[in-house]
Amino acid sequence: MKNRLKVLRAERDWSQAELAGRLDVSRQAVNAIETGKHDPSLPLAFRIARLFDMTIEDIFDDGESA
Amino acid sequence: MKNRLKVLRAERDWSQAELAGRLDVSRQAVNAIETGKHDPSLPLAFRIARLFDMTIEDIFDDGESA
DNA sequence: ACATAAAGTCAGGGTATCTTGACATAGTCA
DNA sequence: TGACTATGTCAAGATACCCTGACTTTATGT
Repeated sequence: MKNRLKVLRAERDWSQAELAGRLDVSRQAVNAIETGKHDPSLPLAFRIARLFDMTIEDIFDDGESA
Repeated sequence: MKNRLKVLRAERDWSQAELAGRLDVSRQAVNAIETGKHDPSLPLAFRIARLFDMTIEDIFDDGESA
């Protein structure tokens, strides 16, 4: 699952640690999501979307070709 | 995390087993999500949303009061 | 009563998503 | 050089998500 986390974070000039703090998860969890090591849980995806005031679909891409 | 899966399924007159087949998961997984035992993974949430032609936010409710 | 379908639940097991703590690398700056 | 920040990574462990298989309960219909 691809995502735009790194770009959204860069736009706000936040470190991974700062984003992690705002999401109430560990810095490693943010890093793992950004580097594609795993997908966030659905509750975490909701927190991410709300933090950036976007929909989950705006931020995450499950390969919605068709 | 609350969800409208049971209602959406009822509107289409699908059994849990039939919905599970369409989502390519086990019947127990569908039952567990409907009965609130656990949330779907993000990839499964995307499959659910696409199946019903809705957004994840339309189907799942993370307590978005404010 | 009997058969069938649907829904709910449990056990046991596998993999994914998180945690804390530690360490390496690269970049910036006094 | 030395201190600091940011990022990436690893290990070990807790818990969540999903699996198969089995079983019970409830409802429907013959």
